[in-house]
Amino acid sequence: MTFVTTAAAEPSPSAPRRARGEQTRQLILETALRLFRERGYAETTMRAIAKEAGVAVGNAYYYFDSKEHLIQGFYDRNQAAHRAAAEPVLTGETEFAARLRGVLHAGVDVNEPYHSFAATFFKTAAEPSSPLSPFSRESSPARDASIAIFRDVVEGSSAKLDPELRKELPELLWLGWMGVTLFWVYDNSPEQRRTRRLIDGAVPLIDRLVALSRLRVLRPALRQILALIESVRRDD
Amino acid sequence: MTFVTTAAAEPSPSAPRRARGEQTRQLILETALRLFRERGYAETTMRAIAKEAGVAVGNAYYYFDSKEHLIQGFYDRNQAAHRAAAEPVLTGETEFAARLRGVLHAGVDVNEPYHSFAATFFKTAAEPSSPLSPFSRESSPARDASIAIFRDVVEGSSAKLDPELRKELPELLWLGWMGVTLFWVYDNSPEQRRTRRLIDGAVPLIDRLVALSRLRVLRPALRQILALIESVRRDD
DNA sequence: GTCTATAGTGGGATAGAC
DNA sequence: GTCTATCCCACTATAGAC
Repeated sequence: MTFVTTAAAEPSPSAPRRARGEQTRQLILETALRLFRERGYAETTMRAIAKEAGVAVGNAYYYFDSKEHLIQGFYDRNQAAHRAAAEPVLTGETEFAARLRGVLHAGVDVNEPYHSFAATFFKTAAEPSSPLSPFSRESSPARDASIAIFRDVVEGSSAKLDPELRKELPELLWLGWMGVTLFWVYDNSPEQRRTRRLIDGAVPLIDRLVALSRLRVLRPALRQILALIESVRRDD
Repeated sequence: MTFVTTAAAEPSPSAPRRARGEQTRQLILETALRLFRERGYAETTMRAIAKEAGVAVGNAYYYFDSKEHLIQGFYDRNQAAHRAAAEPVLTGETEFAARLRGVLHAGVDVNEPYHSFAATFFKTAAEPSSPLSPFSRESSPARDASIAIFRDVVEGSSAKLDPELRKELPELLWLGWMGVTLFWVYDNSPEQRRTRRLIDGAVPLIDRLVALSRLRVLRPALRQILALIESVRRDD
């Protein structure tokens, strides 16, 4: 048994706290992602990453619990890049369909250079118990940030829609985006054109559906769908 | 360079051809699946499988290219079990919704005992390049057999629907079934009740949508959806 | 707290003898 | 078809330097 102090608030204002460690961490991550792109995920060994970064293998494991954990860094970075790429359309467009379409294409744009890489490591993200799963607790910051983009799509748009649907829509659109991403991972057409066509074809349909949600005759159907979502969400 | 003869048609009628090899193969597969269930996929080593089956590791690799290839046997078996479990509803029911609902629940019933096992090996099936991917060439026999079940759902039903939709529907329903399976893998509610609720909630919606497909006013929308499917299918 | 070096474990996969 | 021996790699352990 050892005596453990809770970390006292570090008052020293001038010292660059943890600058060194953060730098090493970054170096390892950058090196890993570069090698993943150049050689693929499976073909890149931890030895190679450490050697290329000029650190010891143990040091890489000091910062990243496992090879898979290096991918979390990739997520975070891509998430930020998606937000940035979506910014122009989110500030410039007001129509719902145009906003959604722009955001989805921006997402694909950002992912594009990593397509072959993504396909090889996708398997690790797919495992339900993996911290890399988009539904995992560990991924929730990135997930929330991603859902926020779609909330922005809805709230900044001129579309008038059913208030309850409006509440659910961001998460539904994010789920759709996950579906598009899944499709994209499996899409081996040149430049993933099929994914682009999927987006261009699906957005008008969604737009039409969302617009129809306000019709009184369709209210029962909409209620039925929302009830389904609600019942499926319940965790028992 | 070695001289290779194409396998001549073995005329010997009485000899039990390949009986020995087939037996060993079966032994290894059964042992592997048993251990997977008992200990989980990742925790079961090839060494352990070989030892338990009483063969050398190299011998296991003689019959199965990799550990993942052992799972293909699991698929084939489950596929057959799904067909069998669906049989009663396919012969007894004539309403579309009831047939679809019955087939989906039968599928979940069949998978149920393997839920935790499925979650652990799901990752390997998720990789697009994996032969275990439901979209891979190697899986096409099992996939075709599965689609055939849904073709049966449609063709044996009393539902009247748009002829073009009728042609596409089996594959769409199979895709939906893949979605349900995906949901099921991630579903950790007790006894996977959320998946059951998803089925019970989604089937009436699909039924309603399919019925609506015959309305003349909705023809343009239906055409739009079918065109989207067509354009997404195109491989360029 | 950050980092190195080294030696090891264990598991997927393979080579080549028989 | 079957085996034994071996390779490679993710990952761990450890002991210690700064």
